[in-house]
Amino acid sequence: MQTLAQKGDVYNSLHFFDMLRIMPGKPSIYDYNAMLNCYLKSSNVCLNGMNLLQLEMRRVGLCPNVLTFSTLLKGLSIVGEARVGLGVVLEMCDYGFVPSFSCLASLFRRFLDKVELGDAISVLELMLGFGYVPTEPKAILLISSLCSRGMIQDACFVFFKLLGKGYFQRPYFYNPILWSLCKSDQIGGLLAFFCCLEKKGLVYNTCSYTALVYGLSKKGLFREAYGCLKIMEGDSGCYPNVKTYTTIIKGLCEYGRIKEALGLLGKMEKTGCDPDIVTYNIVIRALSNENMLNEIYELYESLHQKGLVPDRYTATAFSGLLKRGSLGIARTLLQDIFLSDIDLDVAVYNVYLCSLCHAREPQELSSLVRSMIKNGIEPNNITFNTILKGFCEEKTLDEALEFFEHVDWPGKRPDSVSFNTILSAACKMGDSRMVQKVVDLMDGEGVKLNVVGLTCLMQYFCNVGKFDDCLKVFEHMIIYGPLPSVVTVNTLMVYLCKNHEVETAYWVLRNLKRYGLLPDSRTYNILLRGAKSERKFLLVAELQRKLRMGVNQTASF
DNA sequence: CTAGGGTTAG
Repeated sequence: MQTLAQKGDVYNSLHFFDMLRIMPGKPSIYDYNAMLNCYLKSSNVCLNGMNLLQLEMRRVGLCPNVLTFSTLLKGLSIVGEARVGLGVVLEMCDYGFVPSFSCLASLFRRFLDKVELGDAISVLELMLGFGYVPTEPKAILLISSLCSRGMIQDACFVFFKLLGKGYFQRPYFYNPILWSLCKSDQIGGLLAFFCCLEKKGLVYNTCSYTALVYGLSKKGLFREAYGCLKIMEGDSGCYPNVKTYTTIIKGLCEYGRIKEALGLLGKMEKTGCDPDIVTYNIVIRALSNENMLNEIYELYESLHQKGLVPDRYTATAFSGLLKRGSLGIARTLLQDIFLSDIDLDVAVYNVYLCSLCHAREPQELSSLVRSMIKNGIEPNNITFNTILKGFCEEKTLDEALEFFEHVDWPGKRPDSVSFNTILSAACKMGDSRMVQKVVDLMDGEGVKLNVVGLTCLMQYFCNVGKFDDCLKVFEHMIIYGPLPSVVTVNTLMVYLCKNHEVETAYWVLRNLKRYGLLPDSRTYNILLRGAKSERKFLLVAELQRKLRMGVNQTASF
């Protein structure tokens, strides 16, 4: 019987097992355990075999002992059936046996490796119930995996569970939670969590404070962010570092407060916290978007003087210059990086391709794509969407469509940006035939028009004078979705102003909040222009007042 | 062992 089991022949082994029943008291649980043990030595052990054995054990009415369970768990671990293993552990507990630390720890590890986090939490709870403590790296891994998958609630649950047992009070455990709360825009949750840590007397480190600075900057709450910086610079023992300053500089750039960002950059240099290439790249990107050439030159110079070397992110930081028409400068700077020996990647090539498109050199596009492939860099959908855009601007839309339909899309299929690129071109040109073609194409591919595509259509209807249809699209979006974006709203505003309906536009503006929409400064400026040209001075004054107050007064937390 | 950066469409 054991020989057969060892060979993996469960079926025939069980046959002999059954034959033992002619002897009193046989087969016993010891025979069963021995057979199971032999089976695990077989080279073709599998879940099915173990299932068969278990069924047989139940059929002949054997009551498992602790060895039965541990052998079974060993087998399940061999075949990698962690979830079945968890079931066996639970059954084992029902029988009153205590699973060993190593058995639970190994299950825990397995679930972490397979990113089956719910099961990992179940195992952790079992472990804590038996007084077992997971290793520190694995506990951190669980919390950070939960966070990176957006399961912040579960991460908190795990953290407080461990904290309640008196384990793991160091920042490495809760910093991932702080950061993911910030990244998912839960500033209220962040502050609540901070208060909670404070009450429990836990000690932060610089990374924890930086999370707070990040969350506040992201919301535009710079006064509060500076306050946090002050506390850090005081006697917190967590002096701000390059990452802290860079975080706030990034926030300032995103809110268009570039002067302030430059000021902070200067402060870093003065206080001996030297900015690194990441800091510079962020500022260069913001300057590029504003086409602030002199400042870019200055920064570019000073980073070289500091011995810093531009990298792939520096190259992509120049992309704003392309949009703002500083083509020659952008190409010089890009070429400078292209000819250096830094590692390039697909994003850098894509920006370079974009510069070729703007330079109206479509014949060079394919040779650049060939050279990127030769250098081992795979083009992605962005690569081809960039080329498609170039075609739309340079050639006829039929030729662009030809490219669209015959190119071997890297993502196996064009994405919504691909469709919108060509749809947008057709809409701008008022090319009804092409608009219809693209809409049909999307229909055939089962791709729904998204907010960008629908905004294009609104523009199209305005272009061809079908104003009612433009409004209908907007209404449709309000009622059925997708929710219009601020660009959609601005498109509508432009249309209303063009149509001498500034008062209506203002009415829409005041009602935006009811639909969950927010205007931006461009919305106000569009209206302001419209009101001025219609000589509606009361409205002009009103709009100017609102602009001065700040368009959307930052909600306080 | 936790933290800061980029490219396509409206």
